[in-house]
Amino acid sequence: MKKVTILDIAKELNITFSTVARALNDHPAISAATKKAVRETAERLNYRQNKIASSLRSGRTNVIGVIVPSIRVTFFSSVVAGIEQVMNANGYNILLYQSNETIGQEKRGIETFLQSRVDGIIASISTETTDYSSFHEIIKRKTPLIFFDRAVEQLNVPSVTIDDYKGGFIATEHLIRQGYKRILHISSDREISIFKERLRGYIDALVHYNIPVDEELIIKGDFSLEFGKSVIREARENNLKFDAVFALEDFTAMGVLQQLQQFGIKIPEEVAVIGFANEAFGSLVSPQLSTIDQQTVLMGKEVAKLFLKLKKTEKTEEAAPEKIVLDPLLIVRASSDRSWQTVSSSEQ
Amino acid sequence: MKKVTILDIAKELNITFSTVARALNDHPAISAATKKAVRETAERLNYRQNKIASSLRSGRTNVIGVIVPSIRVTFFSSVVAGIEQVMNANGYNILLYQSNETIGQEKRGIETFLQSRVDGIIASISTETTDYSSFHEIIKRKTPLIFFDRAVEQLNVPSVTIDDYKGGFIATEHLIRQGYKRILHISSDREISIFKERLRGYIDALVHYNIPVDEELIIKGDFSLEFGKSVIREARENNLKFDAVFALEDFTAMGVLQQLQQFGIKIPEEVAVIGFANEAFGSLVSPQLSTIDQQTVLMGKEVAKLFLKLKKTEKTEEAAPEKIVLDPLLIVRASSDRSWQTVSSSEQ
DNA sequence: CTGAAAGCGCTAACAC
DNA sequence: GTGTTAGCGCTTTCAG
Repeated sequence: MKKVTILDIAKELNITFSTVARALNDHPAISAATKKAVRETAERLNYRQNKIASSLRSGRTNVIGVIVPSIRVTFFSSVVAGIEQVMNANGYNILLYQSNETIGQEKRGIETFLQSRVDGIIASISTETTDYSSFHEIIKRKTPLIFFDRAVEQLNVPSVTIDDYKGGFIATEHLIRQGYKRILHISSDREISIFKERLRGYIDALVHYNIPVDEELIIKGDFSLEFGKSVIREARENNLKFDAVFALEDFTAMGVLQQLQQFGIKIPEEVAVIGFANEAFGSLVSPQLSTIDQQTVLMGKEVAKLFLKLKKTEKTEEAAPEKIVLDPLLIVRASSDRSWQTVSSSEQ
Repeated sequence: MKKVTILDIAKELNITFSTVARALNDHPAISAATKKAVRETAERLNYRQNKIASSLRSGRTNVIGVIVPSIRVTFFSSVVAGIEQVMNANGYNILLYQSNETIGQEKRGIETFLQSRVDGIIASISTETTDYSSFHEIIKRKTPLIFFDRAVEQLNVPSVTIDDYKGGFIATEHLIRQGYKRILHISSDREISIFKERLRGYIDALVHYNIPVDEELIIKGDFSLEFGKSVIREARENNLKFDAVFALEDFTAMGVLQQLQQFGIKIPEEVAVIGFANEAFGSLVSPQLSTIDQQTVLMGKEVAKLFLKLKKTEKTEEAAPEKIVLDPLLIVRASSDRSWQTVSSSEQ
């Protein structure tokens, strides 16, 4: 079985291969009869277009590179799922790369994308990245670039993010409205803007509701389930008083939950807990964990749509890059809702 | 900034472009001096190889297509992560496609892969697939194909799977050794071999330990958290007696757990529960859920390694296809371990 | 060690 | 409506 090309089809029908090419691409200037004949013999010979050749000639690959820290993280796999779905429905394919949060792999990934002449790059940068040279390179080569979630402000690139400030605000506001007043916030000591934004939202919500901001109640560290636990242990040792905890992400919140339970503290009667990210386990633990949903799949779809939109208006470029900011969603569950037990046990 | 090719480098150095190509590819018959000069000007001109052109000429793309039902499912994203990691370290890139469990998208994905002239395809087939024509097409075109997890026996293709029979066996055996005798098994009514294998393991374990197999204790349905709950409700209505539950996967097991707790049944004192898949939530719920780990990332890495191995021995093909079967791991947690409370609260 | 030359399979501008 | 022609940028014989 040798490879069959448009030339083989042409010979078979005694027409030129360019007519075949046009017929296959549904060119308007080809008669219906020829198109039919071409399609039939293509089918019969089991012809399959060679996208490589087509790409080389046309300069378009219909492939877009997606680089994320790790596809194992629920957040990223969801977004990638959304991107893939929409891009795919529009004739694009996804070249996937994981940076594993290292700048080295990130650079290598971008390098490969560039060499593969992808029609665009969608990225969420690694936490390690402070040198943006490879991103500058992308821009210089006029390859469309879009960031999601972890965007780089100074690069002036279109992006889709979620409003972390608002997320921090509504999480805190919810706790306040439930009557909690001494709200502990667990944040990160790393220079990551999304966490700083959540913290800012927390503070502003307190200010807005005339609740004093107590520096003692803001604890920073490396987020993890373990860290969540240790925060509660130390708070108890230091006799720190609080009636609610807003953790920067769900695993940390989970640690808080577990440690509080271990101490026999009632949730949410004595202390309320809310996390961030809407991890799958939140609705399965007991009490169910309140959280902030980041609309991951929607984010992926929005990224893809933004890309397609930019493609269309490529000519009129150089306007200010579009930055889409999605609304975070408050998910109230038992861990922060005093009325939960009596009201509902179903969910979304 | 126009695109720079090897011709530009050649002109710059007054040599032919074929010498440049060889230098760039580290051809042995090129002097160190020329290589150095070429590399320097390549760098200076900001040259970047065009993989498309290279692929067209050489017939190799260094891209492999990976098709999975959905990247949102932890199992698949983990395996893909493993595949990507190893393939990447070996100079391959991953073209990703989701079938969404439909045969239509699966076919379209494979079609695209073939058109893109991928160097190989790694697949886990959709549950809907009963017509294997597109897979036959892959084989006919001599594109290397490897299955993982959901393999198709009759296709006689290399694969990496996990020993589901053994998984079912050790899960059941564990319960038996803990002293449970009336073990309910929740299985699927779909024709999916992995679930049938788990069931077979369950039965054989009972037989092996001289425990009667009671058909009443084998319940089939569409797996989900809800289904797990309903099984327990119906069992109670029918006054079915059992002291342990082995569910075909973790979400169903979780439903079982929740419903048992709602009925005030003590776990694991009165009824033990074990699931399958080692979903992330298992160690976070209370009581923690015992389960069977499927070594997902390892599976991905093994798939990639198998692919690389097949590439190397391509000449000596046509032997029986290699089928790697990974061992499932028993993860004992509180939901099935009567000694748990006193022994440990840490995990893996 | 380097050059010359052919072509991978297709697209697209230009003819007629 | 269809044919002619010229490449896209590279790899890879075959020479020398």
